[in-house]
Amino acid sequence: MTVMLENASGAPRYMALAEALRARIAGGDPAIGELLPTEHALCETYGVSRHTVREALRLLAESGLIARRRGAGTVVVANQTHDHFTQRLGGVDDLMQYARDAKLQPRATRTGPLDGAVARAFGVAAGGEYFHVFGVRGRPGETPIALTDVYIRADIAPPVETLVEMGGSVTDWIARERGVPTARIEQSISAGALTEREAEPLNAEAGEAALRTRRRYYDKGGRIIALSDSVHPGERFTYDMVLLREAE
Amino acid sequence: MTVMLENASGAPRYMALAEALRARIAGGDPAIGELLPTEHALCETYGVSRHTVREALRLLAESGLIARRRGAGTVVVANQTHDHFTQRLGGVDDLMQYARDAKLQPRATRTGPLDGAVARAFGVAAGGEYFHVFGVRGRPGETPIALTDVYIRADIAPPVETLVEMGGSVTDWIARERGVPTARIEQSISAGALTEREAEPLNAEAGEAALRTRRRYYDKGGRIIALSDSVHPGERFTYDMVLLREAE
DNA sequence: GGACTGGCTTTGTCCGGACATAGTCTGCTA
DNA sequence: TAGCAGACTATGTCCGGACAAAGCCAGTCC
Repeated sequence: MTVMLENASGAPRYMALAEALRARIAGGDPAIGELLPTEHALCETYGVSRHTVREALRLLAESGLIARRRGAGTVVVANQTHDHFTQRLGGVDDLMQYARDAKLQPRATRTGPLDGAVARAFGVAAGGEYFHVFGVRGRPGETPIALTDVYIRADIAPPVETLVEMGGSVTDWIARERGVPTARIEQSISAGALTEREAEPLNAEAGEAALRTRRRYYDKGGRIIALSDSVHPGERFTYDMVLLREAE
Repeated sequence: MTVMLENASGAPRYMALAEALRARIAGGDPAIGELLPTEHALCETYGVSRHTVREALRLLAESGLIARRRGAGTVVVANQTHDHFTQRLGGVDDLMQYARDAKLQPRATRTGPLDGAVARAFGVAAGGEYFHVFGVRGRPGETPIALTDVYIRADIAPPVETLVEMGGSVTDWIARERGVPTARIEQSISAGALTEREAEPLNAEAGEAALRTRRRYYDKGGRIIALSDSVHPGERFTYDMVLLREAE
């Protein structure tokens, strides 16, 4: 039983097929979790070559509608595409785009388990071994832009000397030297007033509005790579981001 | 002249070829802006079929290293891949994840050209016809979470009645009803103190820390779809985002 | 019953070829 | 010299086939 593909707009066959399958999936014919017909079956049904079918399925896979496993078949994993936007980052650590030379200047370091209060603030389990760095960010000699607390998983943390003269970001270093790339970042941004303890090293006044960012970096397996907490006085900083809609 | 592909790790040929080309590009052999050899030439050079070459080039194109134009050839557009992370959003307008029922409640609307001061604040050209909505966000009857100014391009703006009862976001509505999807969002986040004028409708105190977000929505052609400016009292709001590393 | 083996299914990789379509460039013409 | 036509080039689309590798399942053996 061969089904004709709509081809009025002169679209390539593989696109027309992808659209037809997308419509079927949206309609729930192969529901989420169910299998799509095999490539061979689709060839026969729509009267096209396997190459064309694979091209169409590739489009759907890129859209995140289906997942394919050799030997097991093609399963529907989503009903419809949701918008997803991409953010390109030079260095992962610098979600905040500091000037190139606004390095982290460590003021104190310590290695040990995660404090209960700190763990609660980050929403992670206490304990574990972390390399804790407290420091300021900014050009040496000038008024700093931020106060930063970083907790790096001890077994992959860089030595202190390296940290001081590190060019790029800590997570970039870990990806490069330890072979543990960051796969996921969770970031929370909020506004709050500067406390007195924070105001002094920042050369600002207590009560002034400040931007607080808390970030959790995870590896592919969901293990924590690092945690960071920063405070930026409001006037010295804006966080700019560009989000691009993904093709398809 | 046939070049052997390293295949020690048992990787497929097209991946090995992609890696070889990636290395060449990183080394600057075909520099940025220059053309890669044609598919046919690569077939001969590496002794593989055109299908394999195209598969390899597809990988590089997905990584953003090369751009391909039918008839014109394959040009190198980047030296190396930079990390890029994706952010999935249900509704585009809600980069800020409000509760479902925290709708925008318009307080005042007006249509006209963009004011000079407003245009400067957003960093866009003054003039043009915009539908301006000022309102609060929050559950009706409760303390609002934010003050919002939205400027929607007049020719694609929804009618006021629609806006009031709109379920999703404005940009979603524009994408659906006007056929103009958002392709790019630029967002600036900063912290600042609440002014007296802002404090009153928010039921807060002047001087309190607040999160300010300014967003510009663009369509595919770079035309402005909408501009928005919001103020959230710090204690009532945190902006959480999850960034996932893209495959490859 | 549990573990292993082997066969079948299904997607992945790779080859060959053919024509379509868009871009580029040359050379002719007005 | 400016502009157009046509040849040529390079990528896009589409077909056919073949074997490899991974997953699934039933049947067998201990």
